[in-house]
Amino acid sequence: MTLVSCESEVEQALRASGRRVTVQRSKILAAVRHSDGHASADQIFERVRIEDPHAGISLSTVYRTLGTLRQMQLVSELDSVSGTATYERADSESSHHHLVCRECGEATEVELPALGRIEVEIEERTGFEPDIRHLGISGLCAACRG
Amino acid sequence: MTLVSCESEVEQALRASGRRVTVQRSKILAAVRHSDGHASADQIFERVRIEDPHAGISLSTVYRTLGTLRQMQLVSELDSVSGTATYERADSESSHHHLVCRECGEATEVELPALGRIEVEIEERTGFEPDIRHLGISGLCAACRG
DNA sequence: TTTCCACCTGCGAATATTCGCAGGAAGGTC
DNA sequence: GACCTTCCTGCGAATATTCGCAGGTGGAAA
Repeated sequence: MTLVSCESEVEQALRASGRRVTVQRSKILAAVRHSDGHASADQIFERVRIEDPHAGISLSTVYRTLGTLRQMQLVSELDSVSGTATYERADSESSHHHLVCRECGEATEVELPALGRIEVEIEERTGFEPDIRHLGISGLCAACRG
Repeated sequence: MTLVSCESEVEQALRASGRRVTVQRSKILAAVRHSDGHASADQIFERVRIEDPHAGISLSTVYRTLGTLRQMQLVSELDSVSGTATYERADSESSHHHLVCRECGEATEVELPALGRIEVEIEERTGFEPDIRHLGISGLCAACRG
């Protein structure tokens, strides 16, 4: 039995796409995995430093790694009204959508299975492969409509 | 006949929501109106300065005004991959959606009438009033899927 | 027209995020 | 294990965007 069998799915995905599995990426991934809900780049950065003060990871790398993971659809980014983006795991099982209020900035989650049909429609009409899972929709929440 | 009849819809909307019609807002509005397609905050700022070098408008005000207009749903913001947001007029007639490629950053427009039903569904289920028009959907464009 | 107050603006500073470059490390190959 | 190529990282600088505050101005009321 080799150590390879212990590799996480994410690490396999990294290798599969020709990218490298680095110490920094592993730590950042762990931090994202252990953050429940949405975390900002800075919060993820702090979490990494707390769990391993000697890690010596830079904020740039956090941003870059999150960008990479987003391209791979392993995390999704949510732009908040406050001017700070947040990130969360994007596992294929948990498909949900975000409703972001343009007034108060509150973000709630909903599942919209009907979007699946839209996904197919877009793909057939344009050849564009949309990432419908984890879509962010802005609008006005019930409280702010009052 | 009063000068009031010359007011644009946008100015009326500003007043209606208790906001003020200021010189700066008018000029920024004009710049957005005359920019065909997507323009960044900085481009809008430059356009204002070119049309009126003595305007003395600050970039902060451009950002703030765009934020206000976005809240009023008079302009929509599109986050590009390049790290610079762009803005466009959001008139109620032209409802279209953006497909933004996460690989090359290219943004194309499509009309997706089916999203109207989703809009209703969200509103009925959650009380959230989504701004489905001008929604941005990320994914992979036909060219980058190769 | 004058007054008055809340809203708006400009400015500079604070944040958030991206970029460029020189050095470091992953992982394939021998 | 040594080597080599390419990708990745850290750092500091450049950009993008937001904030706080003191002063300016729109527009309602007197």
